[in-house]
Amino acid sequence: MLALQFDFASGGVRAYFGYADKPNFPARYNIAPTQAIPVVCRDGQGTRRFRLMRWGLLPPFVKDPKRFPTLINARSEAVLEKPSFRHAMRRRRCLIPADGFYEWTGAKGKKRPFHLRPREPRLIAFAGLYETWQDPAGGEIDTVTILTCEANRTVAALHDRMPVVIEPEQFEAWLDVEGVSAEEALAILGPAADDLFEAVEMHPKINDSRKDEPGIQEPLQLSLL
DNA sequence: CCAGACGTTGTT
DNA sequence: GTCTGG
DNA sequence: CCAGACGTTGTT
DNA sequence: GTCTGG
Repeated sequence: MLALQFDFASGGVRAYFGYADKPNFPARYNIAPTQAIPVVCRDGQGTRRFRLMRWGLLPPFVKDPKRFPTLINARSEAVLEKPSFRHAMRRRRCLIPADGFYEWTGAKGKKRPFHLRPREPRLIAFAGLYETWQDPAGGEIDTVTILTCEANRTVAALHDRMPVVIEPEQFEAWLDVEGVSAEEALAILGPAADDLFEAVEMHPKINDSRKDEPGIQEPLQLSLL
């Protein structure tokens, strides 16, 4: 799940990611896999663009998406070998704007959600791969997945994996599939600094993806008052 | 050769 | 246990 | 990712 | 489309 409360048309966000568009994407508090998420990628001219893509990559060779898993994550260590990701790693790298991510502990039915958010408020960019999938009728769907890596110290308390964060100095190298090989791009990927994120336990109401409204993203402590 | 897979996370 | 919907 | 369903026949 | 297993 993701929460995104940015104004993607505002100058600050556009300047950080370097896209020319002024998109109108509403504040979201609980984005689930298979839903549309904002993505920053390069177009044919090399210009950075804001795009909405289905979260859950479909490789071009898939015939029936119903009989294919929802690929919301890709292990960065393995992307060069996996048929589902290899082409995208060479030709379709992208950034996913975020303000953090969720991890869970606990058993099914009583999951305790934690929001991992920047210790100091700032924008985050996750490393992503995308593919354009063609349905049998000829329609095109842009689909995207988020790369993961070994957890850093902070995240390891909850899980052994975390999304790959790309810092602005590496945006161009990550996005430049013409000038930077997949092997070189792979070398950029790794766990974020241990002090980038802090874990804040959330109210379990965030677990219900049918709810997407202000207040759903509420720290557990506040809700007990 | 053809048929079938092609993936991750978390949990045990 | 496994699949689907969000 | 988590939560919730997991089914058919026949009738409206 | 490409790779793996049989």
